[in-house]
Amino acid sequence: MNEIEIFLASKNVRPTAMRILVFRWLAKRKTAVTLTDMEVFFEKSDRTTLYRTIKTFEENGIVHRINDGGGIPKYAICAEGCRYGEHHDLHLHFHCTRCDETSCLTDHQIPQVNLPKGYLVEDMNLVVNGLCDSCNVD
Amino acid sequence: MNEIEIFLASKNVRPTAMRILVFRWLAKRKTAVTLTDMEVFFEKSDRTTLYRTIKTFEENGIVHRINDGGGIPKYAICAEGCRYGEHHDLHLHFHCTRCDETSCLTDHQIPQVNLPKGYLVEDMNLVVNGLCDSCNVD
DNA sequence: CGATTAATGCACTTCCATTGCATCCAAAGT
DNA sequence: ACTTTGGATGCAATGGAAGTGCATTAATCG
Ligand SMILES: [Mn+2]
Ligand SMILES: [Mn+2]
Ligand SMILES: [Zn+2]
Ligand SMILES: [Zn+2]
Repeated sequence: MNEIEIFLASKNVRPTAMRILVFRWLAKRKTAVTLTDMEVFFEKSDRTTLYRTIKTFEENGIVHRINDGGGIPKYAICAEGCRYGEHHDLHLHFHCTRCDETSCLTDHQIPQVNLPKGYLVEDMNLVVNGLCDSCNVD
Repeated sequence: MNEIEIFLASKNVRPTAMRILVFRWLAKRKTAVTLTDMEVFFEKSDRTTLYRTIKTFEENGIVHRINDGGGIPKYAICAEGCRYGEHHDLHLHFHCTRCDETSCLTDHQIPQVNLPKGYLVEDMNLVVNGLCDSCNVD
C-alpha cells in the first residue's frame, strides 16, 4: 500500500482505484472544487460515483464542504485532526469575485466572536469575498 | 402614500400592492425567510412574482441574501445604508441546527480579519451554527 | 474458489431557481 | 376621460444540480 492508500484506510475509507485517483487530484488543487469540476476532469467516471466519493470523504473527515455563497458547494482537503462527523477547519475561506476560485486560508483562523446570552456555538464559517492575489493586479 | 410606500419609492422600487404586502410581512419576521416560506404564506400569489419581488428588493438594497450553508438562500431586511448593488450588512448570521432558523445578529459585527499580501476585501459573510436561545433549553 | 459485502454505473426523480411570453395594470400624457 | 406605454404579474416551460433505486461489477474474506 502506498501513502494515500494507508491514509484512506486510516480514515476507514476503503482505498478503491477511483478514490485514490480523486484524493490524489484533490491534494494537488490549490483551490476548492465543485462536483462539476470533478465531473469535467474525471470524464470517464460517472457523476454519481464522484458524488458518493466526495460524500464519503466528507463524512470521514477527509474533505470539508465550503459554501462560498455561490450556491454550489465546493470541497477541499481537510487539515489534520478532522474525524468522522467532526471537522476542525475553523479557518477563513476566500472567494474571488473575479475568477470565482475559493481557497482555504488555513493560516487565518476565524476570530473569536461573542454571542447573545443563550446561544450555543457548534461551528462557524467565514467567507471573505474580494480579489485574490492573482486577480488583484490592476 | 404610507410609510412603506414612501420607503420603497425612495429605493426606486415602485410600491405595488404585492411589494407592499411582502415588505410588511418581511419587516415583521424575526428570522430570515426562504422563497418557499414566502410561497407558503402568500399562497394566492405566484411563485415567480415572489421570486422577482425579492430579487428586486435585493438589487435595490432592501433585503440581503443570506447563505447559511443549507443550500437554500434566505432573505432578511437590510439595515440602513444599503443601496443599489452595495450592501453594508457586515453583521453576524446565526443558523440554528435544531430549528433551522437563521437570524441576523445586527449588533454583532464581523471582526476585522487580516489577509495575505495581495488580497483585496470587498465583502464578508460570517455564519455561526449552533443552538439558538429558544432551542438551547436542555 | 465460492460466498459476502461494498463500490460503481445507469436511469430516474426531485427540488428549486430561472426564463419566455402573453396579459394585466397603473402611471403619464393627450 | 381616453389612450398610450412600460413595468408588473401569472402561467408554462426550461435548466441545473442534488439525490435515490436498483442492477452490475469489483473487492474482500473464509
Ligand atoms: Mn477550508
Ligand atoms: Mn443579515
Ligand atoms: Zn481571483
Ligand atoms: Zn433554534
